[in-house]
Amino acid sequence: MPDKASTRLTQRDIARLAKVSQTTVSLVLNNRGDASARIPAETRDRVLKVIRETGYQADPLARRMTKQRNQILGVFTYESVFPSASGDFYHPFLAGIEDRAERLGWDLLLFTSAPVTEGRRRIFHENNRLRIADGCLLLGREIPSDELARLIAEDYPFVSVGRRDDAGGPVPYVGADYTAATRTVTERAQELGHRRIAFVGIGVGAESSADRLRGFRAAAGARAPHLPTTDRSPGELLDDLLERGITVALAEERADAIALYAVAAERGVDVPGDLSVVALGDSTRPVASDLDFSGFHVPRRAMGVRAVELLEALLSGTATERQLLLPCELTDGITLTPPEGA
Amino acid sequence: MPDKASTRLTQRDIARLAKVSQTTVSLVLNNRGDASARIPAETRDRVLKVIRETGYQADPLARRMTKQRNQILGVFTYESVFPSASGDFYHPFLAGIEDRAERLGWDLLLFTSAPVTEGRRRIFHENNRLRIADGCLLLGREIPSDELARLIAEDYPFVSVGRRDDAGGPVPYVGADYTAATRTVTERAQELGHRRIAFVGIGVGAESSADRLRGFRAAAGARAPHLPTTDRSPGELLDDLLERGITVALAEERADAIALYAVAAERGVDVPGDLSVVALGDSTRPVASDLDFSGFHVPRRAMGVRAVELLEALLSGTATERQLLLPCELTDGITLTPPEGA
DNA sequence: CGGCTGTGGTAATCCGAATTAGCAGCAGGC
DNA sequence: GCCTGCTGCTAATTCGGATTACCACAGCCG
Repeated sequence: MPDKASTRLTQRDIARLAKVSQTTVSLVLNNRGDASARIPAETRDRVLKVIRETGYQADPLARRMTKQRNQILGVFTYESVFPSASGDFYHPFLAGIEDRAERLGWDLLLFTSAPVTEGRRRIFHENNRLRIADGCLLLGREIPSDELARLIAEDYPFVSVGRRDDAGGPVPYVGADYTAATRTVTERAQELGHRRIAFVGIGVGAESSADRLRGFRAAAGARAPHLPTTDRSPGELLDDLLERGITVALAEERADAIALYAVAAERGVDVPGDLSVVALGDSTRPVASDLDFSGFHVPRRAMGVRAVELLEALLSGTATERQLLLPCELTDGITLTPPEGA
Repeated sequence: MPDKASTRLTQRDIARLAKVSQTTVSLVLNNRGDASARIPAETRDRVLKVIRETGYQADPLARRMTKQRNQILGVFTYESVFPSASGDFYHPFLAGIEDRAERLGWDLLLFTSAPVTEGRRRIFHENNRLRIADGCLLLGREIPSDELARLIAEDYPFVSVGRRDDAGGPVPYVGADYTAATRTVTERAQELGHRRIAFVGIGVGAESSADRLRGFRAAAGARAPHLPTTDRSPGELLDDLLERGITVALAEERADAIALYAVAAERGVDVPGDLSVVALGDSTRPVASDLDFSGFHVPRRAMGVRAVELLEALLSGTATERQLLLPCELTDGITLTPPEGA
């Protein structure tokens, strides 16, 4: 029968009702029958009976004051977690994170309170609440290195989802091996007989961009063409590609691959007949297309799962390797074929 | 310059460095320049300087021990928050919740740790952690009334997303007015000349099911046909409908409407020519269809937003009405037309 | 009977911050 | 010179539970 007391039940209340001390209640609850504290079955049962009757629940906050772990896994995203677009890039990561968190008995704390200043969210702001969580997972295309550096300097346990460059020290991460995947895809194009292959995308800034360009250059050479996408329409891009005699466009962004495909179809340019189009990963922008592009996918769900596991290892001190790259899933697809002349 | 101390900084550390007492640090941090505690600018600046230099952050949990609010909004779902299917029913709710939480400066705590016992998650389990949050939002098709009753009995601040029947007292909720929307849609069908209208779906159990059936009965009468969907294939359902001479099927589940439409097309039954099909809400199951069904949509995003607002009002004691029904968005669509004979 | 070892429990302290009560020191008034 | 009042700060206490140190008592031994 629940107490109708206005204030919540405490161990002190239980102690009074069971005619023991608060200490005893705590000992019973924590099953400490060892060494210094021995509770005979009779007393233990009496305490447990009162607990059952009152429906007492320990205050998790008070508990955390003395214990180390809080069983809360922080998740910091540099964009909204629940965007309106359903074809969400982050969704699979979070599904993996949730799955593993559930299995570990952790709750997920989404830091939605972080205010947006100067156009982006920042971890460290006036009233930073990182410490509520035992550790934190970081999601985002780009993460300012000063924030990473500070996390490292403060020795705060965190794992980045996605590879990050050193920031005043190595950053713990679980990333996708964009470099290897892009290199493999480029080599495959070469094996098919292609000689004019271009990288289409940003290629700088975020690690994920730079990694792909690096993989491309590793296979195609340092001077292989890189066509930036900024401020150019898919039409202009297509013109440029054809003018240069390119036969394979490696699109960093799946969305660009889709746009390129669409504008090509519009103009009667055959894909892959006249131009092969390869998607280097998954779309970070909401676009719908059920076209089976050649290229690769990012193991997003697995990355989420492994990131939680790595954080757990860091927290329990059992981590051996703090940086992990997962292979991307290569897809044959239908948009990469041998060049016309071959 | 961040301290490289192994343990986290506390107010005591700050106090020592600034050569004041822990009390003073707390007073400075809480801007208490009033009445009993006056801190001159000089001392205040000295303390603030140390805080800035060390990067001290107050432990939010310790704070919660003494303060009321923690700025954490709990979210309890009876299913996974991040399902693998992208066409997720809960997504819009959460988007609304996140949006409002962000604006209020709250963090979102997803109770993913709640273990699944006897096939479902339960709020109250061995190590219940509800109290980490200031209050909680509940999501799910069905919520056991004993859990609701206990929340009410314990006077824990919560809001259900979706209408709920009383459970030892009125349940605070922000729901969708399924009853009115279903009634309106049914009446619209009647105005078009339909006389044989059937309700297709569960119609019992969850409030959202019962509400729809009630709205249907209010317009179509107590004995209007109700065809359960459990253990029947869409084909069997269609046979039954046609056999009974039904001209409008009101599908509680959008997924059933889609399935019905598909099997009708397969068999050469014209929708809406031979049979009108109406969708009473949005799909709780992942199904893809861009068909513009007649019927209505659930204002999911708005419900999320309003639920956070209601919880805020409950917490600050400014709530006037604790139960709120939002109107559904009626859609004309193309699957409801006058019956053949009309 | 004094000393020793186990039992069975409790008082006291701590965690980190917030809050209350109150104390020194000094100025001004009479 | 004493009381009052203000300034500037701190000691002590609180929140709820975990932990440590220790105490009272019984039983047994020599």
